[in-house]
Amino acid sequence: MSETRQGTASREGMRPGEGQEGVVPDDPEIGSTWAPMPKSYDPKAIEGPIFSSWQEAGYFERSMGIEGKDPFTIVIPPPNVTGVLHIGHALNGTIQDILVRHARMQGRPTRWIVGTDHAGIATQNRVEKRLASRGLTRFDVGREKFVDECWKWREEYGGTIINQFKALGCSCDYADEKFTMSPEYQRAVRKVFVTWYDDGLIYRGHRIINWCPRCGTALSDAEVEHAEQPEAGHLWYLRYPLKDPVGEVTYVVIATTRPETMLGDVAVAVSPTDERFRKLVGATIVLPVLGREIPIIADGYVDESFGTGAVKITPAHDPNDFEVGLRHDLEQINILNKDATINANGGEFAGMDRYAARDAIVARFDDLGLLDHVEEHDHQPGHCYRCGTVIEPWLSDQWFVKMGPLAEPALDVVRDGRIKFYPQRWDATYYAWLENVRDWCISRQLWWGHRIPVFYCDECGWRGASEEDLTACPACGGTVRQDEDVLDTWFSSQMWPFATMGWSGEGRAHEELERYYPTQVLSTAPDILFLWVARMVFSSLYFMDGQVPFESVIYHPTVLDKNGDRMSKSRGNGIDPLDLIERWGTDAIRFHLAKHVTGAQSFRLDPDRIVTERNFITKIWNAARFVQMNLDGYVAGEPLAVEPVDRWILSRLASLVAQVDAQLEGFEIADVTTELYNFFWNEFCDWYLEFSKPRLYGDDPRQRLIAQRNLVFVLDNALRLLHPIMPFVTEEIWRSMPHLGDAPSLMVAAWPAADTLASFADADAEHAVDLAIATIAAVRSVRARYGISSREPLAVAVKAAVPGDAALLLTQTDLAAQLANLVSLEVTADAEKPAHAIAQLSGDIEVFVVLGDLVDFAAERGRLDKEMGRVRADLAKSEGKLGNESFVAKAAPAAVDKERAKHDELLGVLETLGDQLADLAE
RNA sequence: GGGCGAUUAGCUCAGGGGGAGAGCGCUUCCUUCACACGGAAGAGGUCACUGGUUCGAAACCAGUAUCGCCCACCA
Repeated sequence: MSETRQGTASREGMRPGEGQEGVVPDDPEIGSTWAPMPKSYDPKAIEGPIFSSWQEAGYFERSMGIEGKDPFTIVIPPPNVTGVLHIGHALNGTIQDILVRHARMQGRPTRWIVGTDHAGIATQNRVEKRLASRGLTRFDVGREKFVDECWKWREEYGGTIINQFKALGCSCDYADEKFTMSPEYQRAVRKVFVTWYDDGLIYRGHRIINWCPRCGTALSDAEVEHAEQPEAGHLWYLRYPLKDPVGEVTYVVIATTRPETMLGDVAVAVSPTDERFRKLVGATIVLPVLGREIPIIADGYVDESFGTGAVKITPAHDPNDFEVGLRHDLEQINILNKDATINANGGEFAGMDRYAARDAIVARFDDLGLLDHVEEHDHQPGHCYRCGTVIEPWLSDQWFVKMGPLAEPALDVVRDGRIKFYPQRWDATYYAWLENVRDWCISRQLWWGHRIPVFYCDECGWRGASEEDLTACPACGGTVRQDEDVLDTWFSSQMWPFATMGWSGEGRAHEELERYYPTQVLSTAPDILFLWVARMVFSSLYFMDGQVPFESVIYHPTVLDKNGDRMSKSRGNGIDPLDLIERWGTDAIRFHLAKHVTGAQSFRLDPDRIVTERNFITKIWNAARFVQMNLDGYVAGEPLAVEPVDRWILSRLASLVAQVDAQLEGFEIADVTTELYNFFWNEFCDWYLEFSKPRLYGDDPRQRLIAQRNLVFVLDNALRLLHPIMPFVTEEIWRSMPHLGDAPSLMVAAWPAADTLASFADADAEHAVDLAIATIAAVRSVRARYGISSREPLAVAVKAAVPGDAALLLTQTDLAAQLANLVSLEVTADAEKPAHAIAQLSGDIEVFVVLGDLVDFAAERGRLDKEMGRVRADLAKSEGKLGNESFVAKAAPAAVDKERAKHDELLGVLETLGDQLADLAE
């Protein structure tokens, strides 16, 4: 299967000089004659069939690659089964696919593991909503049937997002799709849980957690979001009367943002160093409304300068108060039900919603004359990251993971570079979080998820975690029951990199893991750095024999709308990647997105601007069409580095490949796009194609073949380089064109080899062509200035004074003359300006264009004056520098030399311009 | 309250201790047989502000301003 296929691709030769001279590739699949290409590229007609052909050929499945090459493995951040593709997925999918396709073409054993996350809360919410439409709640159908409903939901909708990744062209291993609730995955989750439980890292705790009243579950700290903007709220100042006056004092004023929690108050705390309250410590307060007697205590937690300096203490509903309560051995009075209505402890307020109770209690204080005053106060309460409901700090029994022992090693591997973050600045964020992280609350009061594998014996009180379901108590044989809660979805996500590779609980002892673990790269949005990335790191270190889960992490930018606003459902400003694909084609979107992978925090996406990439694709398409239209008489074979122009483009190609390799190595994806764009458009199309025309249309068969060979070769290589970013159009063109090697598809063709191409490096040829280009540009400039049609032939002389330049340029005169439409082109080191000519400086050469009586002396003088002004300014700056003793003494010698050279050059330019001006004087 | 990022051409953004870049837009010319989704020639910028380091700063450092992201138990 894929071994043969990949092996084939790997043996394919790209090396100059060892090809198949004189043989036309004959592939029955694509035909030995090249069907004419239509005039423009139609993504809609082409993407589907190409994708299917890749899939049928099995290219997406894990590839064995070439013996001795390092494997390349990526795990996709598993999208929620409930998800639909959003622009962030599209960006991340593009990044990963670029890296995977690149590695595959390099012949590395490659695999991109794909799958979905069961997404506990998100999925449960969807299914509950569906039940609600039938007038049912999950409690009506019961746990077992509800979970069935979730599976059914997954059957129906779980494939949606995966298919959308296919539309993006992502080359994942779809044949081996993973799911975080599959049986194997469930075993892995239980293994992890039981191990940590037995190792004392998982414990049951009675403490304040974040409670979402709408979802009815606890959340971890990382799942609580704070609003972008502080929300307008109030600070209520309430009077708490003393049981017995202390001196003149009859009450204490406390400030609170949540008056309803007074129902759970068990003390008032003041700072031990606060003189104002010194005499009150130990006194008793009669809690209004309820009449409960509570003490005034002193605790260092209180900040004298905030509010009134006195704080109500509600241990069951505030994490700080909880701590204070422990220190002072205070009662914990829970006043809320699971749905955030007031419970029986709230007396007459019982049954009211928390906010209704808030209003009612404030009103009651007002009636009693105990509402001191109210202030406006902005605050940022936590919100559920799934449904947006305001979180309630709530005292309950939950399962926790002890973070201390896990955090340390996870910090080390980033500190010592075993994992590298791109951009590196994310290190600091990662450190800050892990250094201060609190224990991880992992139990969720949901039904859809991994049920916590802890069993309780009600008869003897035994409790334990078990990988297998227990039917009888191991201690007394009595009946056991399993914990009702499920695990945090992120608890199962943390083992994604190894649980998807057949992990059995025995570290790396598994064929696949030994070969492919750790993965090479993880690409993700920075917003799940804590929720996911950090947790994968510590769990991998723990369970995979101290191995990191990945070597590099790419944190990609956030995609904003064209106005710079975050996309969100509520704003309605989301950009649907499928709409973009429909409008512009997949390749254009991918190239556009890739162009913005810069390491920046975010970028703005304006769909209209994708026109740039669409145009680029058209350019590529038509360049290929041009090559194809000129293949008459083509004989396949290696490139022919014969003329300077050939040596030039091959030399440019060699340096391009080296550059792109280096940039991909550092995940500088935006730079890759720029590099490829510039090469293809500004070098290959603008110049090499134009240089080729006279040779293709001329009557020298040798020249024609040379041009054909090199056009085919450079195009072939350019398509290979572009393929990871724009897989569809490159594949389509590649299949319609001759190319070296016998790979059946560009997707599995060999990546251009920088080391072998390096033999094409040719500084002389590059310089010779630069001179030709300078000549042509000068003539065009003169033509434009004088409105002379390019059809009108001109006579030109060039003075190439730099030693060697004249000889180099002389090798190029035919081409230059043809491209600039010249009747004559004379090149010497000391040419004199012919009569009735315009002198045009272009780089190091002076180009004399004979214009006859067209010459506009006044205009030329004006132009030269302006030009000389610019040069004089530069010269003055340069002279200033060189006249500065410190510069000459302290600057790097190379910088001084360079400045001197520049100075001399400017002087020369000024002199030349002066001569030109003098010549125009009459 | 703390941390991080951004501020460069009209717009969107690269770049980065020693002669300011791209795309789009704009001006002029060209429908020449790859491409008008194109070609050619041009115009356009005190690189946010203030200090500092340096022979030299748009780049490095500090501060300021504006915008943005993240973290945080000030009731």
